[in-house]
Amino acid sequence: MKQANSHQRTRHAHLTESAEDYVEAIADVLESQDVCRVVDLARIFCVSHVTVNRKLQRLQRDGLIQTAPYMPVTLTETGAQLAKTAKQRHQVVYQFLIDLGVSAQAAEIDAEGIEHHVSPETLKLMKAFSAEKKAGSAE
Amino acid sequence: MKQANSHQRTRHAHLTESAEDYVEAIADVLESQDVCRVVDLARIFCVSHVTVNRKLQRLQRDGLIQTAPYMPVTLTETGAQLAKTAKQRHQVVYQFLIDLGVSAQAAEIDAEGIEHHVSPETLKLMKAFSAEKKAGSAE
DNA sequence: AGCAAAGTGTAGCCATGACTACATTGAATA
DNA sequence: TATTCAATGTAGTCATGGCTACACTTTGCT
Repeated sequence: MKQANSHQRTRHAHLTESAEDYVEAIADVLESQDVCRVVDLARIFCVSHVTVNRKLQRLQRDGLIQTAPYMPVTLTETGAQLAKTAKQRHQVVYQFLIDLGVSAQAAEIDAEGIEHHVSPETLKLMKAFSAEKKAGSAE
Repeated sequence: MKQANSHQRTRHAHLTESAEDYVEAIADVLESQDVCRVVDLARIFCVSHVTVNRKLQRLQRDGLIQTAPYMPVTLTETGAQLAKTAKQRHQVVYQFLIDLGVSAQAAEIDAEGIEHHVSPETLKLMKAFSAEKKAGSAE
């Protein structure tokens, strides 16, 4: 039977996942070009620049990014750290789905939704699964 | 690189998942007792009865449930159908996590968050994984 | 220099999800 | 029957995430 706790945790995951998605996207952009701008994020998330703008205000308020009017966006130490762990988690989930046999296209979409709901325990097992798969194919 | 599309789909999943969670919970309650009331749902989701109430109004508006002031909640045909598929999906994901080696406790929480983000393709592969596991253990 | 276009910012709107505080209904029991 | 208490409903507030419309900077180009 469903435990109350699971719903609370799922809700909490929803609160953090948006922030993770953003810092992850910002990190991505900063890897492929010198600066990250509002339009880049608006394009990535398929939302208006207004939505991005307001989200960035909250991220700055929460100490994850640094920006100023009409200036590019950069990650703070905290933000960069969060982006890093989020990205690693994303990569593990994605690779796991691939190793399970999921197509690259579906894996990308599913990983995006799933990554924020995976416990450390499950993540470890996903990693192990991929490692085993790799070892098996190398035989 | 992250595709715009994946974020859109994830957003869409968030819209539907809340409704699925509710009809699923209602179906659960109706299986264990004769009627489903607001307090039952409030307890399950760990939210105030007000939150439940407003959500139920929207579910009724969307044709998933049937209710009236001070009366219990029932599922419409559509709602019952949605609950059924959501529940099956939940079960598949949960069993898959168990077969992967995840503890029952973590599996319950993770399944709750993951189930709404699993594509039909991935779901099929999860089912296959569990089936294989079962066949293997029966040897 | 000056203008046009792209990028940002702000105002104000809507939906959802969550809450507290207060009002009302219904049912059980004294 | 009357009262009390649990269950519901309603009002009003806040945060988040979306949007359009409009204003203001930057920047590039003539």
